[in-house]
Amino acid sequence: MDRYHHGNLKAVLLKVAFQLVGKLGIEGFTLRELARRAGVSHNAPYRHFKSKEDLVAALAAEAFHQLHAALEKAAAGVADPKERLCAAARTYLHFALQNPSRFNLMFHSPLQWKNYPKCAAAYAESWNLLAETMRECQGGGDVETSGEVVWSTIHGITELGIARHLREGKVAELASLVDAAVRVLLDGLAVSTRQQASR
Amino acid sequence: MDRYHHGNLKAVLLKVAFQLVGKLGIEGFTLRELARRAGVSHNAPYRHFKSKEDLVAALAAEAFHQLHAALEKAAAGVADPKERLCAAARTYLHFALQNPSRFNLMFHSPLQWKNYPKCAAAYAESWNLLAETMRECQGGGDVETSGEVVWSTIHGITELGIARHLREGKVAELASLVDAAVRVLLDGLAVSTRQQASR
DNA sequence: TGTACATCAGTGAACGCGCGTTCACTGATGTAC
DNA sequence: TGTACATCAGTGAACGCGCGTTCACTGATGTAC
Repeated sequence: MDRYHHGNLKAVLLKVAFQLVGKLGIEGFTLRELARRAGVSHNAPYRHFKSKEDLVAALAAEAFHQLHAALEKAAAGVADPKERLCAAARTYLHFALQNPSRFNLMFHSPLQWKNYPKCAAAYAESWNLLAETMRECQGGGDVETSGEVVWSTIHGITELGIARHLREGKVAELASLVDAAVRVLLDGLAVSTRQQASR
Repeated sequence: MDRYHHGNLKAVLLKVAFQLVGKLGIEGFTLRELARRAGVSHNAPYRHFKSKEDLVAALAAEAFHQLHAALEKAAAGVADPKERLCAAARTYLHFALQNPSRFNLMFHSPLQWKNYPKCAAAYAESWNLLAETMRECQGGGDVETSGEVVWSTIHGITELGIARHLREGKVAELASLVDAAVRVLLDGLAVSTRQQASR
């Protein structure tokens, strides 16, 4: 592991960078400290990432993949689509609260996504999962707007929860708020569907 | 204005700081650049704020007051509470999109609110306005949870909109998403109320 | 199997930068008598 | 009304800091013959 040619440095850098962002926050994160912790000269990372921004983008993309994996795992065992939606929503919340810096990486890094299509693609994975679940909940039909509303609500609770502006940031209370929100949303969407049907 | 004793510096600093945060974002904002733009030595701000953080906190509190004022103004002329809620929600969105850095100041500055009770108090102003409107929408009853859900939804749309993760960040489209969301939420909440009544 | 050589993946020194904050100061203002 | 003096609100120099990035380099690895 202390070879000159490390062989593994890129992966190690990403792993350590996650820890570091978790510890210092995204604004406190520096390349030089990363190199230090990875036990490597401050220049070595440049072999693997062309700039700091580039590394942060890779981190964000990785974070989105992790989110998607967590959502899939949570949804896997649940047959009823509404329950599945709830489970996914709670997972979203927990994922964020468990490591807020990772969440900030995804949603509050100063990156332009259009410069980093991998981030956009990784985001889309999770969106598709949500859209699919919504489709099942509603028995088909348009899922664009309703999906956006649901995502926004979960996201909003999560953001405000992380910032401790909601229920003092307590996980259990926020989770039950998520449950309540999903229930209200599904009820409300059912009303819209009914109205459209009877029109 | 170019007197040695400025007489007005504190107010000028806050005003220029707003512009500067708008231009550079909260992470690009520096005391020294602020002083430069205010036409004053880099040390003068220390007469009025004991540290950079202190100034940022004052900025955040001011931003919350502005939000509250905007919400009150929007709500003022609208008699129907549901319409009033919609108007306030759209105002929240516009307020944020019009100057995202100001919004970041409020919700993504690294401040601990407990150290700055003025921020918390200024936040509460807007919350109370929302709670009151919700109370009218629901005809009384518990407004805690439903208010939190509504706030979170609006907030989530706003966050994702600013980040351009929703409808490419287009104002008009986001506004109509806000409308749709409020409608769904009110429908859903009505269902809950009905169920409780018939229990 | 041995060897020449290209390429890869590290190193360490250096550059230029601007920041937040502290210090000792000075000019302007307000007030007590 | 005049004056001595405290206080207020600025100034400019300096400190210490760590950053991202570039440069010229060197040690390790893989490959063609």
